[in-house]
Amino acid sequence: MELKMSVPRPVPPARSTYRHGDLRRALLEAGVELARSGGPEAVVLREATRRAGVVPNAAYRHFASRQALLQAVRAAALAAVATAMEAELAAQRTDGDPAEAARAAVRAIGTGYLRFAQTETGLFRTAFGAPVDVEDAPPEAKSGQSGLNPFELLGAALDQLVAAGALPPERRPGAEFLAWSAVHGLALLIIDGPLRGMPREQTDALGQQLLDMVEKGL
Amino acid sequence: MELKMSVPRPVPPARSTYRHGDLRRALLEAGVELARSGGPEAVVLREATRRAGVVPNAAYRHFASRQALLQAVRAAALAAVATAMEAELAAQRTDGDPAEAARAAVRAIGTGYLRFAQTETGLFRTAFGAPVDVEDAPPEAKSGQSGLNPFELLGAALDQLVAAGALPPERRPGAEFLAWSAVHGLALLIIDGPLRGMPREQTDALGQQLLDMVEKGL
DNA sequence: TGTACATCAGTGAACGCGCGTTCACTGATGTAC
DNA sequence: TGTACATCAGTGAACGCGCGTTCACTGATGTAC
Repeated sequence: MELKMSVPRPVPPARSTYRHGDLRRALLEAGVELARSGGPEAVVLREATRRAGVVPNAAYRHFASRQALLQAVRAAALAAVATAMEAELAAQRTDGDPAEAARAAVRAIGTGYLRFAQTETGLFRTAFGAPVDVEDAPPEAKSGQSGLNPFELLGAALDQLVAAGALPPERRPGAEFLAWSAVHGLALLIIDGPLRGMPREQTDALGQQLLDMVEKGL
Repeated sequence: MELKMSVPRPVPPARSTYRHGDLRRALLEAGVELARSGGPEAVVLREATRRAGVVPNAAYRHFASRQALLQAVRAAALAAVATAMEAELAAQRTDGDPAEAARAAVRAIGTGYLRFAQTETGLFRTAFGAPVDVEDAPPEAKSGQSGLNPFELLGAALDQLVAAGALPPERRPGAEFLAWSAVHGLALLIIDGPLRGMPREQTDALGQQLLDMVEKGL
């Protein structure tokens, strides 16, 4: 009962040269596009080569295996999350009170994370989803313009909180795991879990409630 | 570079009768076993029939499709989570103070959830993992001896908290989503995420910290 | 500036894989008379 | 109590699928002399 939808495929670029020019990049971009619309399982090597207008095995000049391509896509997805967080952070107005500013920063981090999960679900699942293979290491992706990954961005915001005196230093260790847990969990309940399909305003409200809880609870 | 490990297969039961007797149950149990050791993707119809000592298409007498089998396995996994929570709940001593008892109940729920995630990772991922197909409905699984699913168990504990005066009633709505988010997120960071491989005492400590945060933050 | 040659990006053809699923069947069971 | 027959659980054989990956190749590039 599997519907076979014949999506109109992007016409392969009809290369005139024998060499592609920048195949590695093209494959990576195709991979990211696949991940964007279908999550990590959708990153299919053959499809990436099709989109790049190249024969399947050509990929092996640039990636050792499908896993290697997926790894690169994962890193890119992680960078995208970081960028989204930084954007949210930048949108924050830093008025006077440093404690207030620090709290706002933490909230921005969380909000950016949740927003990304909802608007770029495929990439989000690619960045943070279960590793397909047990033995694939997490991608070492410094990312975003700050060069920090999402986890480090959160850490920085929490440090800011401590510096502003809004979080007792003895509560700092491990705090990123607690905050991350809460936000990550909500993101998954929304995109994959029982909250799927809940209207955006409601999930946003829930997100704010959650951030309240974290703020108070830390 | 894929290792092909030849796991010693459980010898099929060598049926003497033509009829199997209880194939549906056998397939379900095989499916659960597969999920236990490999998560939802490991629930492979052909493998289940192999283990039941039956030809592949025999499965179709009892399940309309692989999806249907997986759905049944999911329901069983959900029931197992509920049972684990109830066990943790039962282990709690109910001394005098009802507020204290209610708090202990909530913690027990959370602890049971986290413990299950760590000891039965495959089943946990099957119960709560991303749906393979967009259109598969969540399994309607009343479960455990109480007949409540994990979500309902949490709800009941929170109600108890309100009844004991330990949680203002106006904070009650949506509280299960917040608490669940936190615990669910931590579970995933531990089993799939950056906390993978962290020693058990540390994850347990983190779990308790997290429950502190939830308790205070709600 | 011109030619020889090493380099290596992309081609063409083919594999084996295990999966879910369909078809037409056969054998055992239990029910109606 | 005995027989005919409908029911339906399990069999046997086969499909098409798209995937990742390997092999031996060919064509364009750029570098050394």
